[in-house]
Amino acid sequence: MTVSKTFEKPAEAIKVRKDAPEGTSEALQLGELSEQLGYVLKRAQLKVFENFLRCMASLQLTPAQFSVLLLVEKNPGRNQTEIASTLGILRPNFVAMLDNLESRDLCARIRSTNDRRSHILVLTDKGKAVLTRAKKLVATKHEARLNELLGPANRAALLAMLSKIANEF
Amino acid sequence: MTVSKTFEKPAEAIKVRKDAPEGTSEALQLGELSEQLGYVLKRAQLKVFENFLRCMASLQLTPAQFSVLLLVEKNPGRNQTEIASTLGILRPNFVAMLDNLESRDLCARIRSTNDRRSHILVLTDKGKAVLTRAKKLVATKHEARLNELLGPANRAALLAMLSKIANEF
DNA sequence: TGATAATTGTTATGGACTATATCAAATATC
DNA sequence: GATATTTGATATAGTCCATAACAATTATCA
Repeated sequence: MTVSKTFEKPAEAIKVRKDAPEGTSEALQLGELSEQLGYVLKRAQLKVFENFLRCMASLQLTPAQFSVLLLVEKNPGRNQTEIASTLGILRPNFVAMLDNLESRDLCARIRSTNDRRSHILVLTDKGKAVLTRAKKLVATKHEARLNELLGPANRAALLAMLSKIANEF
Repeated sequence: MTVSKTFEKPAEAIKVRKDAPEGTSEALQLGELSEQLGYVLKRAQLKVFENFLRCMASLQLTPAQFSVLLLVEKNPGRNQTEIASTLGILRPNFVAMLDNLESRDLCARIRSTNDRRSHILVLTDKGKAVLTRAKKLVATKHEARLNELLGPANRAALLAMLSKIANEF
């Protein structure tokens, strides 16, 4: 992927390109693929998550973990089922995720006094501090880059359309 | 999620809602989550893929399989490495995928005469016919619904922005 | 009240997708 | 012609996602 690859062999740079018999070569045509919204949507999502992970490398937070911390902060006192379901996470899969966050002292499970089956979720002090730093990283590194690429108006329009798809499709 | 839930017990409809001690209840606040582009992007992508699968249920084609057929049709005579890499699929993972498509007689591997290591990929007659039907289903059911939801102009703008993210982010 | 049903967190488990190392056959390089 | 590279393939491990089942607790209601 390095650009320097091009300059490694300047002497033979003009040769006929490998030994292609008669065919075309090199770049493939995407064709209708580049018009398929699902395809482009998936590629864009992977790129955004990839960048998110890079921006959050110092805090070791995945997009899913960040969303849990955000939701628990906004809705303190809710139980696992409520937090998990609004994030689209199945309860069984949420257990290991919370084990991770709890082992890092970012959030805590508290037995509810009203319903002793359920665990109330809250952020620890460290969790609040980490989330604050995470928000700053996301704003200054991640979302800022998107704003730079699209412009604020386009970014808002993109978010609105994606929300519409996510909620009404 | 049914609205009828509200009407199941009209007699006690005014009770204090369960036995909540003093807390708020019911709907959780998404808060900043709904402003996170990555979060909304992921939710939208899941919805679009879900709808795609429903539209393609009669042909039993996943988004990934559809993209392979589209790319092979547009670029006949390419080998596995070329097709896989332009789709972002790792070669080892592409093997089972091709095994599936080949077992269904949708595409075929042909030993290249130029380079006997590589397998040239082509669509079978059945593969071409299935792809034609798949394109119609996608156009009339899937993309049509998106056009209906967003409008053609917005859909085009959305595609353009997602492409920009996918390519330049 | 007491029997039954439902809910909560949890474990176990399987499937789908992704990522890396490795291999034999074939080809490229020098 | 010796060495390195490429291609398709296998094995394997990790991460998500989904379902069934269970104990503890609570809700329902006859």
